[in-house]
Amino acid sequence: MTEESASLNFIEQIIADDLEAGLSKDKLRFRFPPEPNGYLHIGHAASICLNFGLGEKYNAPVNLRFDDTNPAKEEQEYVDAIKKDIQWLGFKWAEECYSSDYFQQLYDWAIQLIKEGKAYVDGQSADAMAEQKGTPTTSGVPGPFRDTTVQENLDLFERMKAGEFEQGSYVLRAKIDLSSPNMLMRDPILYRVVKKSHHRTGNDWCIYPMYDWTHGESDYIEQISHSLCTLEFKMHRELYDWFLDQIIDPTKLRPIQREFARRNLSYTVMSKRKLLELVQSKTVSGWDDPRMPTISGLRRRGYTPESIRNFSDLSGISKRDSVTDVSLLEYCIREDLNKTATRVMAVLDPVKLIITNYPEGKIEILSAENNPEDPNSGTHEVPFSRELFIEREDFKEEAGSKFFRLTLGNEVRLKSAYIIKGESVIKDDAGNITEIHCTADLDSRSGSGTEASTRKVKGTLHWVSIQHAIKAEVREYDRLFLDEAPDSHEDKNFMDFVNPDSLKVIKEAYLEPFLQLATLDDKFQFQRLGYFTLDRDSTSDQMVFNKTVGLRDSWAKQKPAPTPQNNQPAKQQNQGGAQPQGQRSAINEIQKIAKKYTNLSGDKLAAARADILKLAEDVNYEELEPLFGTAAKKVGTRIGVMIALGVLLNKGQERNSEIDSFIKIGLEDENEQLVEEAKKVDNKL
RNA sequence: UGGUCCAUGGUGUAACUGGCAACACGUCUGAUUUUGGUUCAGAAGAGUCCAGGUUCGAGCCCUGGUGGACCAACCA
Repeated sequence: MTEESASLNFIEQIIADDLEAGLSKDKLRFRFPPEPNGYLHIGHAASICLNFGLGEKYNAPVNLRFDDTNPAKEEQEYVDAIKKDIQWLGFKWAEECYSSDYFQQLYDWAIQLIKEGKAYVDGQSADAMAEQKGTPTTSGVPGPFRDTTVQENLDLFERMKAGEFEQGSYVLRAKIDLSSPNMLMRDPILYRVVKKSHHRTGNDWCIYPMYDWTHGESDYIEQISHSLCTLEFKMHRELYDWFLDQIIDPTKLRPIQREFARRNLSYTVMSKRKLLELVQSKTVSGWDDPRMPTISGLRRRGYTPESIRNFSDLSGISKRDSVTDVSLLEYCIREDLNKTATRVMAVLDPVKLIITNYPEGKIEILSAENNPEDPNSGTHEVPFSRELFIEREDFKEEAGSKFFRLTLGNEVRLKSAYIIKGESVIKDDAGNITEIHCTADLDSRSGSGTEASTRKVKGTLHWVSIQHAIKAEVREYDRLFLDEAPDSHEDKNFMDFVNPDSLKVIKEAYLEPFLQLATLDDKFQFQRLGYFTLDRDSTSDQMVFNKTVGLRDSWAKQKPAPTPQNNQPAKQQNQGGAQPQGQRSAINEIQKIAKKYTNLSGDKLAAARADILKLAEDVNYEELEPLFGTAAKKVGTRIGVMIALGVLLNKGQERNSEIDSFIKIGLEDENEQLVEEAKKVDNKL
């Protein structure tokens, strides 16, 4: 890893500034704080890589902290899975912490707040409290419990803790500001009653602290210098700071919270709730279904830790909502696997190929390169015989010159073996090809050193010897959703976009026998097909392979209608830019062209002018007039407007004083082009 | 409607205290190739949401718009 100091992301910039301002480098400390209520996904990977990456960069400790303050949702299973995923990604945490470790401290601080009159027990219903909180535009009103005495509050809180009250009956609230524009400051809840066993503290507690009360204080306890979280917590910062203010010892480090945008991936969903829904509805087989964007799903799919870390690096960190295209993720895994995956041959959709001039019963053991990218990777043996399987797609009786594969009368090479020529086919009654007969150039065996062995033929096919092949199941995956951003549609549920064909199971694929030795972590490239890995569903008599990702396929692009219609550009309306790209209005288009008008010359200039003339047909005066006021220095725009104005006048637009003065200013401008256009327009009348 | 944040090629990010917009993916050529993979060489594609302003000079600063995200859970 070459550490580039050239450009820092904004978080690194903040840290650099803090260091500059006097923060000692050995005070730096970070944390990754998941709630153990689900599995980690690729979005978390961004946060993990950010925090642990910072730790590596500054040689600072990074804690793993389970934010386990809600026993209703959290489970040990998730704790274990999260730890496994982080380790798998290759990161080591300094300390394994739990918010629940701080329950007593948090409780003591709460008592302190009550004593200082900054917190009170509220016995209103949730609805009543919401009501009383007001709305963003109207301020809240004090509830009946707000001015209870300290003594009474102490007593009530004690009884809450003792389990005297039912769930939902009483809460502890901070007394802050009921008219704050930030709703979170309108007396937020610190504690609620939850009568549920906690995965770590069991039944020790029946009151549990809320996120806001817990998070900042936990950061403080652990002396985290930079508490990084996603954008939706931005509003919480004010409260985070308020809580810290109440308990902080000024001689100790004060954590700061900073927010970055969460990472979204196209064609999938990323919230735990939605992933859970996919699992519970059995749309997928589980959290680690290879189609899931979870770390465990990606792992099972065949992704490597390196590829995911690299993906995080390439994606970057910023404060804007965005959707990263899956193609970047796919690039990352291909790049990694290309260098490391062992090359093998497998036929997924077999058709029988008989080499008629090859002796029956003869078997040759050929040698195949393990990885052409790695000269030290060696070779492995692959048996060859008279009867082979090749991919059905790799043969056509006749085809155009762009088809580099086997046809009748054409030669191709069988990878690592012989050059063959298609001779004839045998079909069944329905007309399906059942056998392809061919002849081999028996001098052309790969690596034999003969002249024929180095002959160039256009195509190379993968194959497998029928009598030696092992049968296996292969699972191919497509994107889980048909829409680029399935959860960005207000009117539709994300489940409506589930791709019904995201899983394709091939029950009988044929693999070269070398694959018998495959183990769970091995990565293979099935040559010409893609990268595959053994699935944990494999048994001793049935291997199961997952397709991680296909090879880049520039041939598929040439085919007429290769994929169904799932690559329709389903442009969504929410992201980024102001105007939807496809449907710029004519006037906007003109402005765009005109902007660089003065930089153009010759043909380009003429073309630009013609474009403007054409676009102007669709512009009405109301759209154009505001542009008369365009700044004098923006000559291009004014020229464009002038040209468009000419068109409008031609179409019968009445001249008025606005138009007159616009033309007059144009005539007097120092830019010749503008003067020219102004003259043309002026002379039209 | 109140508040906060954001806005740079198709996508994701850069551009240090203002100096004629860079990188990666994707796309398209061509070469090499016993994987239509890889590798190599090259190309197209934005004038930085809009409009004013400050400045010799603005993606960076100011003003006003527009668009989007987030906030009113006893979730985190």
